[in-house]
Amino acid sequence: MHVTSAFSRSAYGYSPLPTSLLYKTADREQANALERLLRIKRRSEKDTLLVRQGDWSAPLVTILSGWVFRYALLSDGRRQILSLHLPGDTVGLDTLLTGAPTYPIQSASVVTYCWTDHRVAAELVVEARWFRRRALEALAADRATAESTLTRLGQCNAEERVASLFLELYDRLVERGLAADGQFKIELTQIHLADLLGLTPVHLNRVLQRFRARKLLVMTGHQVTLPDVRALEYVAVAAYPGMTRMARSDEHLVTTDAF
Amino acid sequence: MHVTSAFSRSAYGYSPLPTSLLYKTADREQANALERLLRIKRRSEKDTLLVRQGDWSAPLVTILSGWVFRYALLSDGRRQILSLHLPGDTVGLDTLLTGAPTYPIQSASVVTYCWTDHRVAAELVVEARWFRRRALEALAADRATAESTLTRLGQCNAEERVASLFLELYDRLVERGLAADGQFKIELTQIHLADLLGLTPVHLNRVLQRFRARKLLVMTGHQVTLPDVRALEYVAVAAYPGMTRMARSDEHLVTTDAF
DNA sequence: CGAAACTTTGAGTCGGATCAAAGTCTGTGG
DNA sequence: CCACAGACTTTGATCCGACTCAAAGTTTCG
Repeated sequence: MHVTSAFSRSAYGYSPLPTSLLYKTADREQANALERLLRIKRRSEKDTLLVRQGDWSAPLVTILSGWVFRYALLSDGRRQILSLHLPGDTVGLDTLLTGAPTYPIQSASVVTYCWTDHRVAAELVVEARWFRRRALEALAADRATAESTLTRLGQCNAEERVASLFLELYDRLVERGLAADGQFKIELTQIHLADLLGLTPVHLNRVLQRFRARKLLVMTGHQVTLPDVRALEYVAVAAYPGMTRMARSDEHLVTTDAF
Repeated sequence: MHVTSAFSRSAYGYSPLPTSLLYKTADREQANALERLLRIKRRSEKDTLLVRQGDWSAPLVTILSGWVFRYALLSDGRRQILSLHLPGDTVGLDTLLTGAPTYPIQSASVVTYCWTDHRVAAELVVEARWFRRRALEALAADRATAESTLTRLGQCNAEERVASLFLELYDRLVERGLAADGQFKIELTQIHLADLLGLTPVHLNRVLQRFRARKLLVMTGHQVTLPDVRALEYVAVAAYPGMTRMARSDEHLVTTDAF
C-alpha cells in the first residue's frame, strides 16, 4: 500500500491536501516521522463506527480508501452529517486538543486507513513545527468547510444544496485523482446525502430526478455523472458564485509562517 | 479600561473563556506579552465593517464591549451570519494561519476592542507555547460552535432554532457575568437573528410572538427575558438534549498538553 | 419632527415534509 | 444458483411550516 498513491497534481500546483497528514516529502526526517505515525493500517467494513464519541483512546484516522463521515445525533433520531472525508483526509484532529472526539466517526463504505494513536501524534505536535503547522492547517480547513456548509444549510434551497454538494464532491475527488470528465463513484446512499443536506430522503430523491430530467446530474446506483458541470454550477452559482469553490482555493492562501 | 473586567467565575471553576486571548494570569511574562498584544484599544460605531474579507492587514479583534459577527454574502443579497462574538471573545484567529480573513467582521452594536496586528500575534505563536495553545483552543472552540450551529440549521425547525439560540446566548452571557435571572440585553435586530438562523425576519417574528404568548421568551426592544428557562430548554431539548450546552462544556475537556 | 429602519400583522402561496406503498437492489443462506 | 429478507429508491397524494408580498405600526436617530 503506497502512502502517497492517492495524490495527483492539483489545480494549485503540487500542493498536498491541507486536510491530510499523508503526503510526500523530500525531507528525510519528516518522512520517517510520518512513516512511524502511519505504520498501523486497518480495514473496516461499511457502516462501521470507527471512532466512538468521547472515547479517550480514539485514534486519528487517515483514509487510504473509502469514505467516512462525522455526525451528530438528536434524541429523536434525526441525524446531521457534519463532515465528509475522502481518501487522503485525516479525521479526528480535534482529538489532539480535547483528548476525546466530540462526535462519532463512521464509515460509509469499506475503508482502509492508518490508525494513529493521538498521544503519539500529540508528542510530534510538540516536537516538530512542520507537523504542528500541518495539523493546524487541517483544523483550519475543517472549520472553513464547516462554515461553507453552514451557508449552504442556512441560505440555500434544495436544488442549490444538492448542486453545490455534488460540485464540492467532484472538486475534492478531482484533487485526489479520483474523478475526471464529470464522473465519479459516490460511496453514499441517498439517505446519507439527505442527512448531509438537511433534507428528507424523499425530497432529495425528487430533486435528483429533476436534475436527471434536466440532464444536469445522473446518479445511478453509486455512479455519478455530471454531463454539464457548467450548467450545474449555474444552479448553485445563481445563488452564490463560487461559494463552494472559493472556500476551497482560499484554503491554500497560507502565507503566514506561524505555528 | 480593565483588561480583565469582562470576566467572572464560570460554572466550570475559574476558567478563562476558550475563545479569548484576554484573561488574567499569575505568570508575569505571559501577562506582559498579553499586555503588549492588547495595548491598542479602538472603538467602532454600530454596523461598522471592522475587518474586510481578504484584507492582508486585518487585525485580530478582542472584544471589550459590544457584539460583533462574521458573515457570508451570496450574490443575490442573502446573508448567512456564521458566528457571533461577545465581550471577551477574540475574533479572526484564522487570520493567523491564512494571513487574511476569509469572511468580513461587522459590529452589531457600538464596540470597544483591542486591535492586534496578526503578524505580531503570529510571532508570539511561534515563540510561546502557552500562547500557541491558547490560540488553538480558540480555533477548536470556533469549530465546535460552527458544528453545533450546523446541526441547528440542518435539523431543527424554527421554534427549536430560536429556543436553542437564545439559550446559547444566555449561557455565553452568564459565563461572562453579562446575564442573570433569565435576563440580558441583546445587541441584535430581528434581522440579525433571522440571518443567523436561516429564517426570514417575518417568520422569526411570528415565532417570537408565539413564545411571548406562551411566556417562554419575551424580547422587547433589545431586552430579553426568559421567564422559564427550563420550559424553553424543553422546546429545544425535545429535539436534542443539551445540544447547545453539551458542546459548550465539552470545550473544557482539554487534557492533552500538545501544541 | 420627519425619514429611515425595524417590527408587527394579514392573506395567500409554495417548497419540502409526511405518510404510504410499490419497485429495485444487495446480500445471505439454503 | 436461486429465493428471500432487508435496505434503499422511487412514485403518488396530501399537508403544513415557512416564505412572499403588502401594508400598517413603531422605534430610532439625525
